[in-house]
Amino acid sequence: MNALFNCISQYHPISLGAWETLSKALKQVEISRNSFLLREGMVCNNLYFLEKGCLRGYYNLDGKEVTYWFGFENNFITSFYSFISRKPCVENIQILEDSTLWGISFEALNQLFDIHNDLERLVRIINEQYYIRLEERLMAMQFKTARERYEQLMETSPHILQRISLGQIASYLGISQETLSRIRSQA
Amino acid sequence: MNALFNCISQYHPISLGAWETLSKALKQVEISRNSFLLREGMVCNNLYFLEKGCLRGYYNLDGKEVTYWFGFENNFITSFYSFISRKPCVENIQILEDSTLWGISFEALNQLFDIHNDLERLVRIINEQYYIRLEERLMAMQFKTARERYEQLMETSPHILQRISLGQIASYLGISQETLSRIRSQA
DNA sequence: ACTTTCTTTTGACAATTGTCAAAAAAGGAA
DNA sequence: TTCCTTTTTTGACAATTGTCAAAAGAAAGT
Repeated sequence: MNALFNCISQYHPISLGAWETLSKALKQVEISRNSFLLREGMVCNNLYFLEKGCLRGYYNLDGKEVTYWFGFENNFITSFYSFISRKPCVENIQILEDSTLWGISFEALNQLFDIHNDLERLVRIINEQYYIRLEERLMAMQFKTARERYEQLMETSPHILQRISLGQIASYLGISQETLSRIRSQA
Repeated sequence: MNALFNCISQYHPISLGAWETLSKALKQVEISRNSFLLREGMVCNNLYFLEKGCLRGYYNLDGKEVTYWFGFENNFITSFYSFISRKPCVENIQILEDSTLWGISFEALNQLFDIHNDLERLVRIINEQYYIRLEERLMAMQFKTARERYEQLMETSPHILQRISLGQIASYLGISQETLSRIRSQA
């Protein structure tokens, strides 16, 4: 739970009282490789913090799995659309390495917002930072070539290459596995 | 200012006191076609609500203008990255039709958050909804063909076609103007 | 109406990327 | 190790999309 405390402190320091209340509301989840944190069609009731491990979110599109994000240590994990809208999600969250997460339910989180303004501010700020990251990814998809996106990923997140299979990375970059393989061989 | 009140009420109703405080902090901006709300290199100090008109955000990339969003009536407008991070923006916001906006500065907005928890919640909720929209756009860029993205745009936002030039729409979709023209002729 | 300017379309060709199939390489399990 | 499974690479070809240049069309100003 220390990792979470350190992580949120980087976004917005909260009062000790707020942290105590929050930590009581958190539930630890240990989950092993290849199992699922969330399946298509479920409503995502929890927001998670990933303390250890890694996982991915993907869609089924015409029989193919399309990975559209990865989660690593110190990332917040949820099916954002489903968690916010309270509607069934269209994605799957699969565990890629045995993982430890801390989860809080939608209801519990919203109750905390009413008690500790601090926490609502924290979540607002984290949301904003995640929005900026998403914008960067969209921009890369919109105006960069496959090779440029791959090179950018190598620079910003070289650890991904060590932990994720090529096919999943290709899918994340919006290109076929064969194309990514060729890009790498011509580096 | 009624439009703004109605708009935010759809996201999260706020108290009358909060609305009064907010409306006092807003400044009206009238700005005419082809001028700029924001230029590359400036720090974006304001969050705007677009009451009337339309505009676009674009980047200069290798001498080309790459449009990456449009704003229409009832949209919130800012250079999100710059507004949040307080760093110079890399984009331009250009007015496409004579427009009326209501603006609030970063400082004023953050002061309001301390006074009215209501407003911070409102902004959190609006951010979340904008995040979901951005996710949808990213997904479209990641796994849809140019034709599919165009058809999706026609379904969800047919008004764009009436008000925005083809070249700018193409750029928004991440394709060349010629390709979009051909897609249309083969519809 | 008549320029002038900007936007859209069309053609020809090149570059990028995708698809399918098979081979090679790597990783796990017994 | 050996076998089995999964992942990655390679080849051949097709489809998509981009680029450049020119023509056609639409909009704006005089």
